[in-house]
Amino acid sequence: MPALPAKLTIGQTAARSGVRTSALRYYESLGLISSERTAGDQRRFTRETLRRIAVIRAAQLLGLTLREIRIALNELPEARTPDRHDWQRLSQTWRGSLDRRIADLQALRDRLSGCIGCGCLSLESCALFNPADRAARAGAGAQYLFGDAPGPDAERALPRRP
Amino acid sequence: MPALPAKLTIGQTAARSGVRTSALRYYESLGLISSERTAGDQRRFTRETLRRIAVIRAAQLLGLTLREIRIALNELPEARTPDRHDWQRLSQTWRGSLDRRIADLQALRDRLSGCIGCGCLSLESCALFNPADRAARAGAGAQYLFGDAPGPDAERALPRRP
DNA sequence: CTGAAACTTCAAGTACACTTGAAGTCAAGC
DNA sequence: GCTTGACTTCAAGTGTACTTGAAGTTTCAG
Repeated sequence: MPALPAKLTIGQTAARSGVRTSALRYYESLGLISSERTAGDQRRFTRETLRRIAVIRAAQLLGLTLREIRIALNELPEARTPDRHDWQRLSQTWRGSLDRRIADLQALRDRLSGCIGCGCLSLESCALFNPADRAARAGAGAQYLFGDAPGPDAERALPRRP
Repeated sequence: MPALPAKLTIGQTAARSGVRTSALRYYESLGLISSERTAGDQRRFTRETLRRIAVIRAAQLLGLTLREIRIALNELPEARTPDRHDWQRLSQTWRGSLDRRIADLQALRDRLSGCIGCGCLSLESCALFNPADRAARAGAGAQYLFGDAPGPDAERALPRRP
């Protein structure tokens, strides 16, 4: 197995990132990654792209859409691959939403634990269904576990999962 | 505001659950909820359905697809609305995946924290990109943060997010 | 130089979770 | 009894994130 060349074909990039070539082309079409082209118009990615892809996958895991990720990456000066400083800022931001997401899931777990005890036979007495808990938010995805009750018989849009 | 009637129209159910009527019809078409019909063929939901809907939303929050949720609910004897015992089993199962999901996110957060210190300039030295961490799974969604490196230049399917 | 594997584009397809719209029917208050 | 808002079905549309397939081109090991 030879050392990694400076420029990677899309297939090599796919193999090393665990992301399919079709997904890489899709990411490029969305402006999440970029490539140089050979004389024969084939893509060549730099190793930096591997980091960028890993950042993208990590961000997806946090519940961000590709659009949101692109915006986050493009907010970096000159839309470059994050350097040490940028990456620190990015990881701190994402750590924040990660913390929030974890806290929300823990809250849900705790409510669920209460329900394991109570059996949840009563819609009114169970914490999981208690209106006081209805606005329990779910981190980056910005989901409501249970919507607020709006005016009678009115429909309300729920934020969608990405 | 009068007391809740025994049978709820789809609009009342939507208002009280925070789920749109179109979503409720969709859920019913998937067999997640059921209803009686009036002489004029309009749906009437029981209050139990409100609990069932809340269970569905909670399960979605855990990352389950509607298909998976339907299967979980249908595994209950006679596909009935969960009673105390069923609900305890269900919430314990889901608590398990919730625990796993939280643990995975915490692991990701810890790796991210390490990277905040290191600046992640080196793809090789950073824990986030270290092959040893590549199989870090992500709970119910069964996602890989970074895929294993397969044979050279081979493509590999990644599990998709729902 | 050649042949196979890897690459190219582009359009269309897939899966999920809904929403929207058209065209028509039902329920309830006045 | 009539009007109005809520309901009905069904087909088609939306948004996200890709994947697949066709038809053709490039790269590179031998």
